[in-house]
Amino acid sequence: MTRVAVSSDLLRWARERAGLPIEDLIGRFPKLAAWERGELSPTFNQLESFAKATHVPFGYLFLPEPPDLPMPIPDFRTLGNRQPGAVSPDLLDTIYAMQRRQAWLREERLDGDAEPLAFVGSARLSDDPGAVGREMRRLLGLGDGWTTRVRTWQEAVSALRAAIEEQGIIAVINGIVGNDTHRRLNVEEFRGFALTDDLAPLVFVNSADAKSAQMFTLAHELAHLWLGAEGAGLSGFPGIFPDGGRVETFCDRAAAEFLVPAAELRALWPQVKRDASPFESLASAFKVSPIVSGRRAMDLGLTDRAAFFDFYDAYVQREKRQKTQGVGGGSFYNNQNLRVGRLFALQVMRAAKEGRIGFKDAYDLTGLHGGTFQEYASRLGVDLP
DNA sequence: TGCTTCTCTTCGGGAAATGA
DNA sequence: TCATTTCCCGAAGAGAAGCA
Repeated sequence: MTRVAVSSDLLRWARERAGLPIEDLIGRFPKLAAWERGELSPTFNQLESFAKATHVPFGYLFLPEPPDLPMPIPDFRTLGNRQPGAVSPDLLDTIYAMQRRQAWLREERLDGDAEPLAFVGSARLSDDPGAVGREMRRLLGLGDGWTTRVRTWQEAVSALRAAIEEQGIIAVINGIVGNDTHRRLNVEEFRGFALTDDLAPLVFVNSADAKSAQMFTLAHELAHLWLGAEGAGLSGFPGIFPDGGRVETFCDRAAAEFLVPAAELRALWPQVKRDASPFESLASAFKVSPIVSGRRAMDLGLTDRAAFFDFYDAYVQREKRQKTQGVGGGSFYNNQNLRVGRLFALQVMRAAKEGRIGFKDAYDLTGLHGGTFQEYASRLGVDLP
């Protein structure tokens, strides 16, 4: 059998980049230690399997030395204002997949003589973020009190996502890489990102996060699209302790006004301020995290800092305790409306049906194959040949 | 002996339905 | 209203059989 001469440094780099200790791979690759010491070379098939296991493009393993992979986009929201260090393969693969979708949709819309979306890049950092938040709300057609008319956070996220798609924005909410349930996206690493483009803007939200937090991330990423190129270039920030730079602070403020308008909050405050947990009452009404509603109440001078930070500390501790509890179940095809994006999936399926795109490309863009792709198309009302 | 290929099983994601 | 269960898939892993 043919063995492949591969740099032991590259093998070690691939394994460490995937965050896998050698013990985790030794079962599948018993000679891995010898490969990394340069005492033995893997076969072609073994190297292919190794690339798959470490989520490294196969060709990278033939480079003379480990590549320096730059972050493909500058903005992404992280937890706790942490600056991103080494970027995980899961995040990188997610960004690359979203960039492929965006590039395809941009070409598709260019071919269809689509007009650029006027709201992309319509705001400036010198603008009032509150006014931008109100404009975002107006364009999406979300009237006063819309969140009180939906029952759950789940419905609120779905309604917001649908309103975003109506404006021609690809909105993807996913907690894993594609449909690979073995590759969960780490919310400690990022909460979401925006890919600005005036023909095919895209927002991505990490659904491993709490529903209430997803609402804020959606709104935050939306604000990035409003800033356009001016909003790119800085790292993400969760919005509680604002030192994440001008752009992040701007987007957080616009998102806060978008989700919790000052006028509505002031009107509601007298009714909830004597509740056992007023921030939770506000959160339930506006379908945002209690942290966001509490912070908003503090910024508007409705409550003092001590009350907010007491609540914040207790809430964070409670979230940590509850984090391990999860529920299973679900419907695969319903999930695709979030993972692929209903609007995007429909466009790809129509393009495949009309022969403007090959089925292989359609499979690649949606992450679905063969019968699964056909079944999802059928459920969306597209009859494929 | 070491490796490849194939088949079968297990895992785990989440919206919606159902039950308490 | 909240908790639990259902459904369906792709990916990964284990094991068996065969090959060099």
